Amino acid sequence: MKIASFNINGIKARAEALKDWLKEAEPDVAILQEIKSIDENFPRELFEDMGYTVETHGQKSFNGVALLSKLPLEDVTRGLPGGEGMGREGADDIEARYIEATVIGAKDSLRICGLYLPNGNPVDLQSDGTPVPGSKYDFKLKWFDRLTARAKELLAAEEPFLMAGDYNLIPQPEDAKRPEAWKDDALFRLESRAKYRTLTSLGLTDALRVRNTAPETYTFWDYQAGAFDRNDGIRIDHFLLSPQAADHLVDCQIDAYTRAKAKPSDHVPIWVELDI
DNA sequence: ATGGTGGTGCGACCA
Repeated sequence: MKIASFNINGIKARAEALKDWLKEAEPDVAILQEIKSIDENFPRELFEDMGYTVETHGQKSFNGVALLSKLPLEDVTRGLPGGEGMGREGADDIEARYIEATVIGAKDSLRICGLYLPNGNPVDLQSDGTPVPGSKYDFKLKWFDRLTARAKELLAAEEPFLMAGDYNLIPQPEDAKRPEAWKDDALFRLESRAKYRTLTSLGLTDALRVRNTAPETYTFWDYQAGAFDRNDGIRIDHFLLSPQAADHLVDCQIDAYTRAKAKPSDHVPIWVELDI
C-alpha cells in the first residue's frame, strides 16, 4: 500500500498539478494539507474520476485537510480531540487541521491520521520565557500535546497506524540547510522539538530516516530568493509509524521533482510503501 | 533582510 502526504498550498491553484502528480506517483492514499477550501468547493469529481474516494475537512481561506483513497475507507473522523476552547479569542477549535480514517488493505487495516500542525509563528513569550497564553506559539505547543494524547490512545490498541502530514517541525539541525537561521523560529525552537521528541518517544518511527539517510533531504523550500535552486530547504513533512505499521515498512521517499515544475506548492510529496 | 513570494478572495491574513 502506497500512502503519500502532500501540502498542496491551495486546491484551487494546485488541482491540475495534483492530478498530474497522482497519475505519476499512483498512491493508494493521498493525505492533503492546506486545501484552503470549504468542503463544498473542493473539486472532488476531478479525483473521483481517477478512482479516488474523497473525504475533506475544510474551512474558508486557510488550513483544511483531505484524504483521497483508492482503497475502502471506514470510520472517518474530523478534528483532533481536545480542542474545546482552544480557538483564538476563546472560541472552539475551528481550525480544520486533522482527519482520521481506516484504510482496508489486502492483508490488514491501517488507521491513517492526516494532520496539519500549526505553524506557531510569531513566538510571543512572557517575561519568564514561557509562551503567552492564547498566542500562536502556545496554540502550537498545546496542539502537539493533543496529538501526543491521541497517539497514546491509538498505541494502546497495538494495531497498525500512522500519523502523517505537515508537522511544521524541523526535528534536527541536519533537517535544515541553514539551521542557525531557524534557531528562534517556532519550527525549530527547542520547546517545539521537545514536543516532537515526546511524541516520537512513545515508540513512533520516522519512516524517512529509516529508509533514507541521504544528506540535505528536505520537503519545503520558501518561494522567495530562489530557495529551491540553492536547496535551501527544511524537512517538516513527516510519516510517523506505529510499531505495528513500521514492521511493514518497505520504502519512504520524497518526490522533490514536483518543486521544479510550473506553479509548484512550496512543499513536495512524501510517501511510504507498506506491505499491508 | 522582520515577507523579497504566493494563496485565498477582495481586505487582510497566513505561511
